[in-house]
Amino acid sequence: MPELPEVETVRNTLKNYIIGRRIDDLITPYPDIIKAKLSQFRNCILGQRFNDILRFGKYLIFVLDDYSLISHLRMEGKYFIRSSMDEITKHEHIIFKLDNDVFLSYHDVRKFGTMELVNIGQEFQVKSLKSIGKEVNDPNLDSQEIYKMIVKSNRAIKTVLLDQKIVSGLGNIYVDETLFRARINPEEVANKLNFQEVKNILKSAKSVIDKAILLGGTTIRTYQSSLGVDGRFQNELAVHTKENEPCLVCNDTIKKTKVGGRGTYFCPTCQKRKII
DNA sequence: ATCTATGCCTGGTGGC
DNA sequence: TGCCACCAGGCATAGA
Repeated sequence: MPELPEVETVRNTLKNYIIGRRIDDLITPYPDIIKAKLSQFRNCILGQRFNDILRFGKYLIFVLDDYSLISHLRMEGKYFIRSSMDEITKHEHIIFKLDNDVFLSYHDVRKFGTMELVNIGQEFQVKSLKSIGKEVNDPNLDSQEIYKMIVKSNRAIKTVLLDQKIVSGLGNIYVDETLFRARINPEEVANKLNFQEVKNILKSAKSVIDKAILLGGTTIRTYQSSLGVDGRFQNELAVHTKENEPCLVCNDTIKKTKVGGRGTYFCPTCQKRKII
């Protein structure tokens, strides 16, 4: 599941291939990815150039001449650069033909990903980005401000950290890793945390995310290394996917549970619940 | 206002 | 081997 570091890696990789290129054609084997009428989307996008790629949280923003294409990869979305489209494989849904006869192809096994076109400058008017929180690795993140939001909640801290309205960029993998490093139990009720603990969580989150970006993200479900998602952070994982393995810190056995419906890995010794 | 449940999807897995 | 129920999960939306 692409989280902030994976999306950042995709952004950096794609930049080398598509910046300055014009979209000459659009092939849409599965147009439902696009959150608008296909004919309108097509009319708008043909002839536009890719001028930049931005990212906010887990959202990719392709900056065109007159529009921004907002793309979310959700669970399994991937972009490939292809030199020919003689065969369109099963999970390729949206394909942009560029003016150098190269193709930018969006691939998504579960079809959860979305694409949305907005007028340039209107990116933060769309609902999903309108209410999104600051990025978790933003050096100017105000921990007081986040603390105020967190302690208003009765939800589990893990659930709160996955809520992109509080902070953006964390997904299931990096939340588990963050809470392990901060020594906080994922089921801890958010309003039981004190400021220092919240500060520690944010500090851990930033260091986890920064390191993951440096290593090109995490590759867990590998088919083959697809463009931009063959990271190396999986070697740094301390708890996520480590059920029944010894904790690197205390040697206790890593447990797997469910928190807010999500598979959750933690060390019962390092991440004890606070006494209520 | 907050929070929870459901739907969107397909491939992989485990039971029979 | 084949069939099938079930699970994984980010986010929008409906409902409590």
